[in-house]
Amino acid sequence: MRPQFLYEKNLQGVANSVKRKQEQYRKIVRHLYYNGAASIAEIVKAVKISQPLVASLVDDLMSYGMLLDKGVGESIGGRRPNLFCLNSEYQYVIGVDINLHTLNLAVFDLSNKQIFREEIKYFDLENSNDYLNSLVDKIESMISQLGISREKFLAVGISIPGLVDAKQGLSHTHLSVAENGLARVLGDRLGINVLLDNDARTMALGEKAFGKAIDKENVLCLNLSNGIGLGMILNGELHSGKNGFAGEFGHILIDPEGKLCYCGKIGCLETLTSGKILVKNIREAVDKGQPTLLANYKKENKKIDLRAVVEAILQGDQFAIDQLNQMCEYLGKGLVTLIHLLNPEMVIIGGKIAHAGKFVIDPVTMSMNKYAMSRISSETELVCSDLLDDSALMGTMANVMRSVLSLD
Amino acid sequence: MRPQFLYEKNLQGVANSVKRKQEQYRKIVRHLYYNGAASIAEIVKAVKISQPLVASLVDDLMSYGMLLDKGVGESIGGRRPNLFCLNSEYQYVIGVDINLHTLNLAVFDLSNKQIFREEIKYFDLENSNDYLNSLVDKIESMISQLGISREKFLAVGISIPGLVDAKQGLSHTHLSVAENGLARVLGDRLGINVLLDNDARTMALGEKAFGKAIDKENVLCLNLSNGIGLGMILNGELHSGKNGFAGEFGHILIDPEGKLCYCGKIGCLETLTSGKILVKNIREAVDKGQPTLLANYKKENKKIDLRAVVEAILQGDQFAIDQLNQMCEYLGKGLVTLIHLLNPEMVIIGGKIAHAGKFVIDPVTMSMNKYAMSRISSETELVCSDLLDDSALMGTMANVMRSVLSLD
DNA sequence: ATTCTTTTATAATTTTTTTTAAAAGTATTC
DNA sequence: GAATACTTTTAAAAAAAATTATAAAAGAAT
Repeated sequence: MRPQFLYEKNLQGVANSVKRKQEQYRKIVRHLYYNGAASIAEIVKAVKISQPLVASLVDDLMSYGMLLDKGVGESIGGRRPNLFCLNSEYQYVIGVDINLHTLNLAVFDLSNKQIFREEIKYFDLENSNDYLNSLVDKIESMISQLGISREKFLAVGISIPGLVDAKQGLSHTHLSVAENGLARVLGDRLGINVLLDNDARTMALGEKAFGKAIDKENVLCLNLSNGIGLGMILNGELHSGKNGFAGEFGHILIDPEGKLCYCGKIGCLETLTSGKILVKNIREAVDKGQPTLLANYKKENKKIDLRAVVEAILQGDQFAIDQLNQMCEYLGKGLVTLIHLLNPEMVIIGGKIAHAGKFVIDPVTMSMNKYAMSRISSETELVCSDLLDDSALMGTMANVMRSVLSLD
Repeated sequence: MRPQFLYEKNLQGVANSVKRKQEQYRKIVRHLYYNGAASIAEIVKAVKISQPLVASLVDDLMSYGMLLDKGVGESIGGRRPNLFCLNSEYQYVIGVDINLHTLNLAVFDLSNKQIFREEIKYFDLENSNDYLNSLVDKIESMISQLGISREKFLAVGISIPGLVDAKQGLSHTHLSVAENGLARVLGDRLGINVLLDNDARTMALGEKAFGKAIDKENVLCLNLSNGIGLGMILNGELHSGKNGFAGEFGHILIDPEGKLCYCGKIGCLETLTSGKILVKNIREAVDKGQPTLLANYKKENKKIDLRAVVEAILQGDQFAIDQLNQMCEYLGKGLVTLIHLLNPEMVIIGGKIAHAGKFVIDPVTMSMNKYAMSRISSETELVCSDLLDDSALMGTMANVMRSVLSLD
């Protein structure tokens, strides 16, 4: 059987029996992917297929090389079970995390291990065929470097900032040079299926699959870097809205008397809270002689960027902390709107600012206490991401596996 | 077979074969309920069960009296199909729409027809056992009046304002005298299963099942009466949040310099837009001698309430229209936040103010044009409800059927 | 009137499950 | 520490369920 069999859904002109068998295989693979090694008995309970049938399906998958016999496991008072697990080298997934100035690449095996990881700095995102070409080149060279045959790659998962229509595989904000849609163009050139989504949503998927949102049903993930992104898990599912435009948290109204936003509106959250503004404010203050650790950066001719600011905060820089606190007041205001509307069980802060840990969590919590109806907000936990810079990349893997292993 | 068989999910100690059969029956009933009469061939396609099996299942359901043979239907170029439909008198659903001052009761048959309907005015909602008793009395007298045996009632669906935890059957804001939870208390006393939800969410379910949200996946339903309620259909499912507190649209921040809200916060949307405020403002203006049709109400010693205001607007009363316009500006601001966050395909305005039709739609549209990013808002249709005062009641029926006929 | 479609019924086959039994342990008792 | 009773897992046989294939029925189109 071709490894791709999992991918082929809604097959037409194929007997129903074949589809049903595929679905059965998928259920088993799905359970092993999400829950790790399991015995026949455990699989039976999980997938609701009878034991003789599960045994025979597992046999099949073993003979295809997709499953491995892990030997006998611990008993709970009887015969020891035979454990089976996914052959993590049976297939691979390519993860591509596109940022404005950096490109992160990874190859995952079926145990979610990164068997390859590369961070390419100064890889500036621009809407040109040159960019597309070098993106493809980078991926191609990674593939040939690994020496894994193309058929072994289940899909390429891509995370990209801006407006994205995941269903159609379109990136509206960036790389619109890809005429037939970014997903299709890249897919055609690489000869591998491509799955696209917005960075904040990909992060949310990463958190749901591998981070703090595991087993949670209603979780909001903030991507706090230079801008503000929002990915939402609602009723256990990623919410993208009609066109994939959901999550424009940065452009909700916070201050009607505020500043003009680049989007044309007045008083958007992003005019008050964002990494960009934080850096800008601090740079201006440094120029005016504000005492802060970051002043040294300037003296040493190092760039004051968001990373530097967070570093200073972690070193206890009073001024930078104060600046962050001010932003968090506004951010909290915005979050309260979200919480009132969506009643999530958890809010996860990710992105570069998440490195600041309690220095973000505490002031945002304070702001929420002030502005939120406590009956609602007390049900919501506010935390920083564990995955941090890896969450989007991990999310691409989660997105691919979610898509491939989805039932129905 | 007992009619209640559809209701019994997650049965324990029952053979898998029985559960599977139940699921098959449910699929067929579900299709017939949602799509009306169908031939065996149509059912086969819809439920993905083979034709001989569907035929035998339909036979079974006919023998139980749940399905009726509707005779032959139109042909599309071959033998005419035998059509089957639900026996609409096989079971009934009781709908209860609790409002602050009015109680709406209905009994639905399986074709969604209201075979009984009663509007009880001046039935003021208060947190007392007296209220509970008279509620039960009203329902009981309706049942006995109809002369339908209790077993024939599939469930009671209830719509109630305020914070509701539908999963647990709890009403937090109103009727907290019901100690074990409103749903259980009423269920025990009536001897019929009770399904509870918040009024705005029930309306959303009504719109999704019977109104303008049919076939839409992401729809927001506003309940504009004295307060502001919000029910959300996201990814095709009702969104309730972790505790059922989602939808507190009235308490999102709109004006940081604004007035104190009764919730303790400053500048909530409800301090700027709500039927209550509208009426209050108009009353004050009338007292000050403002020329308006509503001034006559006062002279005639009639009460100026929301209904009167809407009537005046529909008669073209310039002042009332102007007051509504002002509110709609704020409402539009709030809606923009929703649209930016959730990217819905439609926003439906319901509640008493929905009777104003274009007098609400037009100013809100204008406000949205002003405050929203057009790329996103242009994907969202803004309409008034068709169901109007019936939407919550219809929603209770939809809620019951959704729950009973849900797969898995 | 004949051919073609579509629907329904029946028979044959396949798939899946239930049942039963065997295998391989653990826990307990003497 | 061996013997026995009890559990859990797996395998095989028997039974049931569901599907596919086929045929018949009923009407439409030509």
